[in-house]
Amino acid sequence: MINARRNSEEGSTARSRLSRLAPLDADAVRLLEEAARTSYALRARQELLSAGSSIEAPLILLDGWAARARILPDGRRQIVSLLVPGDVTGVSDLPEPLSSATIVALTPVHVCAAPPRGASAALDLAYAVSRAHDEAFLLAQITRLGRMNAQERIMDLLLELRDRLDLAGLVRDNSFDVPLTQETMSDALGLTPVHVNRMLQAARKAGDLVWTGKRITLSDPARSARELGRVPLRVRAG
Amino acid sequence: MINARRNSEEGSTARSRLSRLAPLDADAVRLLEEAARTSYALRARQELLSAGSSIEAPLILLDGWAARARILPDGRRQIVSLLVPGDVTGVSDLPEPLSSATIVALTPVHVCAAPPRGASAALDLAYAVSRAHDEAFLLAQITRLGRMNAQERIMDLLLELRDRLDLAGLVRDNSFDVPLTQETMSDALGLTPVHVNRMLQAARKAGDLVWTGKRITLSDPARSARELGRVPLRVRAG
DNA sequence: CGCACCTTTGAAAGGTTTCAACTTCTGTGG
DNA sequence: CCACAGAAGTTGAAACCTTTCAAAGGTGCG
Repeated sequence: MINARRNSEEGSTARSRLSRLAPLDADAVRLLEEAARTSYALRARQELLSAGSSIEAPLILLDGWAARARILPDGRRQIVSLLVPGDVTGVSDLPEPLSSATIVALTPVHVCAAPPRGASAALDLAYAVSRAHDEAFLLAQITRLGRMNAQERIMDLLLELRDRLDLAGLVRDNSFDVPLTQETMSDALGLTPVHVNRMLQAARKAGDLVWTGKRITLSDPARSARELGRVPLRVRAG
Repeated sequence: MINARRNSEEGSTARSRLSRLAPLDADAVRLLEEAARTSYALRARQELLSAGSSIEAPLILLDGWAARARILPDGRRQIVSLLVPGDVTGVSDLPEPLSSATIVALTPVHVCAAPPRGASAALDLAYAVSRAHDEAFLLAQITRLGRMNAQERIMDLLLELRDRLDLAGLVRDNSFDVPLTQETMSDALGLTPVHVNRMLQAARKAGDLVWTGKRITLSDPARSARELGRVPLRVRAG
């Protein structure tokens, strides 16, 4: 289940994304490369971390997608946030923190333990920005679920993913890979898979997006963003 | 608008709550008392902090209720979280952090700047636990909005508030003050005020709760919690 | 080629919203 | 202490969005 890997390509997405959150010095890059050297692989549907279990160390998702989810006793599932390549999760100021949600791989993934805090000031700043982003994404998710209809939820989530993937350097010409099934999307959006399917068709017919295979192309993200009242994410002054 | 106050009673709720998150030593208590001495009052509907503005210092809500909210361009409002007496908000590891939501007083409130981090190890631990709680509440809010129906949302929120108020020593015999209008609840629950009203009546008829004036009494919180699959909040091991 | 998984479709039921009016509270001023 | 105004709570009927259930197409991979 845990396969140590030696692929130096692995960490590049994480480095790319983190360096856009805060400038990384040579020291930070070295720490990241070292961490990536002991990455391991998980298959889709495997759990990276289960709710209530203790968080040994922050994780970096080097490759692939994952989801933080909560399950209700009757089986209903809510994805509270999606993790895309380069994301860091599990950073806490608490000694012996416990996970408040289950993290499950949505695709085959490669993960590694993140360098601990305190080892690099540049990295610590990147972690702080990353955490602030994560909180902003949670607030955005709440607003989506509470006050948007199905069409708005879908487009708003895709725009968020676009922005996030852009930070990792994974967007080209408004198109990007989204390896989510409609069922997974429905768990993230608080909808049924059937309804996601119908609204996605409506969005395609309206010319808002093209979705072929795993790749999405947004026709006019700027316009869509304006219509939804999305504003650029800023978490610190200056 | 800002009235310095000299009421030594003020900080007691905050002390009480924080000390249940982590044991406070004499030093921490002194810092809290000092901070509470320069509290100020705001009327209901006034903003404590507006979205996008910079967070000068963490805030302690000494008294009264507030809400963190996001407003959509067409006026729809989503309350992302409620702040109850004793809550701390705005703790960040970021230099010059910006607020990602507007904080508005729901009742007349007294707030003060929290002692800065680094001044007391005990207090820092309390802040860390408080932050972990806040994150768990956001996840709970997401699950409520995404996967619960109106009745479940209402009861689940009330149970969460009960637990939180309990930490501040504000629950007696399963009853506690909830100074929320049905409209405010609807903004927190992603529903219309009309529907909140109807579902509240249903809950009363079903004997699940009594709500007179501003005071709520839950008939059988343990049973309700079980039915909703709520589990005790734990954010750290040991 | 066949099984598993994902997407698509239809029709009916259901939960929630909308709109508009009415009633009950609560606090303030006469 | 009562009258009044504004805020909050309540009610009804119809429209609307989303879900449910069930089944039929696609697609990819061993």
